Parts: sequence; structure tokens; C-alpha cells
Amino acid sequence: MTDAVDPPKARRPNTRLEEVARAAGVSKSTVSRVINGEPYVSSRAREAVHQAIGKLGYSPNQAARTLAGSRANCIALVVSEQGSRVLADPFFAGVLRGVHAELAGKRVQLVLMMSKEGDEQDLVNYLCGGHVDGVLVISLHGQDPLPRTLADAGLPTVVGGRPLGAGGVPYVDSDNFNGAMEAARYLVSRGRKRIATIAGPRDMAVGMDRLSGWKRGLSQARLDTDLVAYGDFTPESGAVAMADLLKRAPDLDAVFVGADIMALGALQTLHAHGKRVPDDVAVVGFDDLMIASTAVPPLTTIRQDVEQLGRTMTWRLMAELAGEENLPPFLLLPTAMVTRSSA
Amino acid sequence: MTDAVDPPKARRPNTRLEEVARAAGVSKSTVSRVINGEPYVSSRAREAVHQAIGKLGYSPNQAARTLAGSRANCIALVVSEQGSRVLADPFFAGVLRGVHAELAGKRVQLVLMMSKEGDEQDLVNYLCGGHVDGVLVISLHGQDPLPRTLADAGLPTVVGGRPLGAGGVPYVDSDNFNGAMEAARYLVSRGRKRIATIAGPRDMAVGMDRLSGWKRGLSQARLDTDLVAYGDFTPESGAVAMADLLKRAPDLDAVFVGADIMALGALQTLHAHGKRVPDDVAVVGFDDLMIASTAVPPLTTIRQDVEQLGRTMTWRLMAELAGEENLPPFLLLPTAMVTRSSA
DNA sequence: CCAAAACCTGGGAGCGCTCCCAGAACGTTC
DNA sequence: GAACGTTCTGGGAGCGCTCCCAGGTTTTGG
Repeated sequence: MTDAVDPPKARRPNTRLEEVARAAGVSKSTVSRVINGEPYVSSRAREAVHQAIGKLGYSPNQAARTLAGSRANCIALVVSEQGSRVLADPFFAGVLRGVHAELAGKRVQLVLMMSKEGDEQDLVNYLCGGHVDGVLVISLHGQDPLPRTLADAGLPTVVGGRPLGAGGVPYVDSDNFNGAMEAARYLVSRGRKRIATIAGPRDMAVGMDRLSGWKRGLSQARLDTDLVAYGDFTPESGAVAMADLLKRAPDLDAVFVGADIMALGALQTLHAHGKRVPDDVAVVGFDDLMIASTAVPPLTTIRQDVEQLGRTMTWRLMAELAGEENLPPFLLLPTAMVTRSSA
Repeated sequence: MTDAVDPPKARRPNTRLEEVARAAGVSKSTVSRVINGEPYVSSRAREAVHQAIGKLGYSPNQAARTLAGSRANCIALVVSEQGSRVLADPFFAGVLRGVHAELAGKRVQLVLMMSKEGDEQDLVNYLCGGHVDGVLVISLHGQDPLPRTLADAGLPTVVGGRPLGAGGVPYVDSDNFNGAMEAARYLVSRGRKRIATIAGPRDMAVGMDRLSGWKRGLSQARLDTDLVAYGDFTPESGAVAMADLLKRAPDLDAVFVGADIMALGALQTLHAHGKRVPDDVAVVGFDDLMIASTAVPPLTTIRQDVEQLGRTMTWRLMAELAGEENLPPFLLLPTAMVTRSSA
């Protein structure tokens, strides 16, 4: 009965569509049409609405739009767990940058999710629950069934990096095969005869594709392709692999390392064994990370444009969401050789 | 009248709360209570609901929850644009990792946003529009008013890295001052007499705090603090700054570089000038990036735990959202010296 | 000049949930 | 056993939007 003091609930919901409508002297429907860029709105009404929106600082309530409409205006970027490692990866950062760049200006939010090893079910439930319009998946290890599952559920999905276990799901990848082949050919063209490689893990397409490209490059020149060692995309594994190769073939005069990060380790081992780079052993990496240019000696490498990868994935997904048809099932991005001092 | 064939609308909305209720033989309200972990639900009902949820693979519609309730169950991570650069930064990746780790298990989504230089208004409208419960802001340059604006609008906000222009907004940062001081003291303790520094840009707190710490460390030992050069957190700027210092003081025997990334450039310059590290010039960096350990020689540096930074920011924000009171206005995370070969 | 088509507009039903309210079922106490 | 708590339950009013429908206004065309 007395003036009950409002509890500190605060934060009144913001301007609503209806207020904009009133301010502009039109109906809710018309405001909605203007916001969604529909036709059949007189320019007079459109103008009035825009003014009202500007004056009131109106921002539509996404939750309500999602609930009422059929679109969530939101896509997910799913990173497979081990993610603690993945997020540290410049690859991930590059992709993220590209995704963001491509999304700029479009009224689409990006939510980041990590697929936990065990309870993928939770993730799948969430994603398929209509909370997002589409999914970008990156960093698959092995035969991750996630993309297949999502695609089967009818959720538009694009994978970054050729997925091993998800035939038919659209993907975008760098042209690892041709990039690696170019590296091999380059080494051949420089007169190298005994060319080794340090490949990525066997359960990742990126590792296998680069290995295949290297093999093809060498066999075209009728060179032996027996000098293969494997690493796991860490400097340490690169160092170990290099030592192994050196033991198996002390006379090797070049090595193509399937990732700059491993090349760093290889460089250290080479140095420790008293091999001069590139005089005794030429080294070519892959990726063109920033560390490639600051390595000693600066690393000759194959550049892949990861930002472009992110952009392209996003473009492909958005195109599908927009209902475009006959989209390519996969896209391969060109790589480029960057010549520095190591080869 | 005849069987009108459904247009290919597809993707029927998923299971709804009501179906769960029916399956469990209870009311919508009860299901809602179970989902939200409210008390006053008999264990029998709770059990039945859990079973029904499991069987139907139900996942609540976030949009509806947000709309009906007062929480969005969603926080934003805002990265200030120039973002193209920021996202490539291991700092960002580390923070992101920490944020994600801290969020794991909590039913809170993370949306990523970039503040564009010009139209911050858009961002502010969106964030204050009730779409998110709180905001994490990182990578502020200069006197960015964004955190102040958000905080003033009543939106819980936590800044990563001491903000220069946002007094009063809670923040979490590494203890840059003490870390830098420790670096300086270490160099002193190793008998170095002519100690320089390469600092970050003057408009970033992280640069200034490390510079201050270095100064304090030297002046406590009654050493001159005149050898200061500035860089901008790139290897190139580090190289230039180092050359400058060498010209001003050819006799310098140590340099504290306010970021590993700049130390890389400094190392190159030192090498080019025929200075041996650490024999002629000792080098200490800051950050302990991965490149610190693979540098030649491996870099002695001050480690900051950026993942912990992300975790702490998130914890602080979530605590505030949970209504905790008397939370600390800022938190400083300890750094640790990592001794390698460069000093 | 009138019918049909093309434009523009407002009203209102619901999207799936939360949260408030009223009330049922079960003690517990005097 | 009447009066009160305490625990549990269901009903139903919205949250702010989109989208469908019905109706009004203009243009077109024969």
C-alpha cells in the first residue's frame, strides 16, 4: 500500500519494435519489413522507420527473432577438443580471422564451441536443436564422425581441411598435394638428389596429402621416396624425426618438412649434427607461419592462406544457407612457394 | 482438400518441453523446474523427467529461454579491431583457451565479436540489447571508451589487460610491473651494468607497466635508466629498436625486451652486429611464447599465463553474474621467470 | 471504364520457454 | 482437529518478434 520500493531489478529491456513503430507512425509489421529488407514498403515509411531506429538506438531482440522466425542468425564454429592445443594453433587463429572477416556486415553471430571427446551427444543435440543455422567444423583428427552426423541431421555443415571420415560433407582445404609436389620439384630443380620428408600423423589428411604430393614430385624425377619419417606437428617430433632420417641416410641433402613447426625442430637437429643449411641439407617447410621468416636460417616454405580458408568456408556455408544450388562439394585453395634461405 | 504435399520446409523443430512433460507424465512447469535445477521437485518427478529427456534427446530452445527468462545464457568476447592482427596473436588464443576452459560445463555460450573502429555504436547497441549477460573485452589500445560505455549501461564487463581509459571497470592482468622488475633484478644479479630496455608502445598499459617495472628494478640497484627504446610488438620494431640502442650505447651488456616477439628481432640485430648472446649482451624477454624456446639462443623470459588470464576473467564475470558481492575490482596474476640461455 | 494485377499496410496468432499464482498434498503443532 | 507451515504441482500470461492473412490503395491493360 505504501510505496513499495522496486527491488534492484534494473536493466529494463531495451526499446522494442513496437516503440519504433509508434515513433515512426507505422505498424509493427512495417517496421519488421524494413528491418528485414523486404520489398513492398513505401520509401516514405522506410525512411521514417530508419529515422526512428536511429533516434531510439533500437537493436532487435535476437532471441525473439530466432524464436518467431525460422533462422537463428547464428552459425557455430566447432573445434575438436584437444582444443586446448588447437586454439593455440596459428591455423585456428587464421581461420577464425577469415570467418570473422567474411561475416563482417552480415547480421550473423559466431558462436564458438568445442567438441569434447566423450559427450559429443550434447554438442549434437545443441547444434541440431535449431540454435544455429549452420556449422563450420575444423581440426578433425582421424575419422571424426561429427560432420557426417550433423550433415545427416540436415544441418548445413562445412569442414575445414579434408575430413577423413566424412565422405560427402562439403569441405574447403588448401591444396596440400600440389603444394608439397611443388616443394619436391623445387628441391629437385636445385640439384638435390637424396630428398627426405617429415610427414604429419597418418590419421590426418593434411599429413597424408602433403606426403603424397612429395612422393609424386620425387617419382616424377625418378628419385627414391623411401626416406619418410613421421612427426605430430610439434617441434620436438620434428627434431626426433630429423635425427632418425640422418641416421638412416647420412648422405641426405634435402628434406621437405610437412609443417613449419616441425621444421623448426628439424633445423635444430641439423644444427646439432653440424649440417649447414642449406649448403649441406636444404630444408623446405609448409604453412609459412610467422616463425618461418624468423627461423635461422629463414625458412623456405609453402604458404597456405589460412585466412582465405576461413573466408571460403564461411562463404560456402552462407551460400548454402542462402539457398544457392549446385555449390561445389569441395574447394581447394592454391598454395604459393616462398623462397627464403633454407633451400 | 487433396493431400497438399508439404513444401520442402524440412527440419521440423525438435522435441519441445511439452512433449517431455507428456512423456514424463508431469506438467511443463515441473520439467522446467528440473531443467533449471530448482528445489521443490519430488525425486520421483525429477527422475521421470531425466529419463524422458534422455530418451527424446531433448535440448531446450535457447531462444525461448532467453526471451522468456531474463538471462541470455551467453557472454560475449569482444576483441578490438585491428583484430585481424589480434586474432593472430598467441595472446588472444591463450585467453580464448582459458575462457573456454572456464566455461566448460556451464551452460553458457560464447559469442565472439569485433569492435570496428568507426561504428562502435552498433556493437554497443547489440551488447546492451540484452543479447548477452556480460562481456569480456580484450586488447584495448589507448583510451578505448568501450568498457566504460558498457559498464555504464549496467552490463557486467571485465577487461583483460589493464585498461588505460576505463577507470573503475574491473580488469584482470598479468603482474607486468613485478615481472619486469624481476627481469631487471636478475640481470643486475648477473653482474650486468649497462642495461637497456625495449618497451612496448606508450599508449598500451602493458608496455608502460613493464617499462616501469624495469625502471624500478634498475634504480633500486642505482643503475641508469636512460637506455629506453620503443617498439610496437613486432619483430621488425624490435630489430630497429635494438639497432638504435646499440648506436646510443655500444657498451650495453644487457637488454630487457618487453615482449618475446620483439626480442626475436633484437636477437637478429645483435647477431648482425657480431654481438654474442649472452656473452656480450644478455637478453631477457617477456611472455614466454613458444618461439621463446625455439629461438637461437633459447630465450630467457618472464612467463605470463595467458590461459589463466582468460580463466580468471571469466571467473570474475561469472561470479558477478551469479550475484556475488564485494568482488575485487582488479586481479593481478603472478608471472614467473624462465631461465634459458640468452641471459 | 472496369477488372485484374501489383503494391502497400495493419492485425493478430503463435514460436517454446519462464515465472507467477493458486492450490493440492503432506506434515506439525497447539 | 483446526490452524498453520512446508513441499510439491499445474495452469496460464506473457517475453518480442515473424509471418500469414485480409484488406486498402494504386497501377495496368484490354
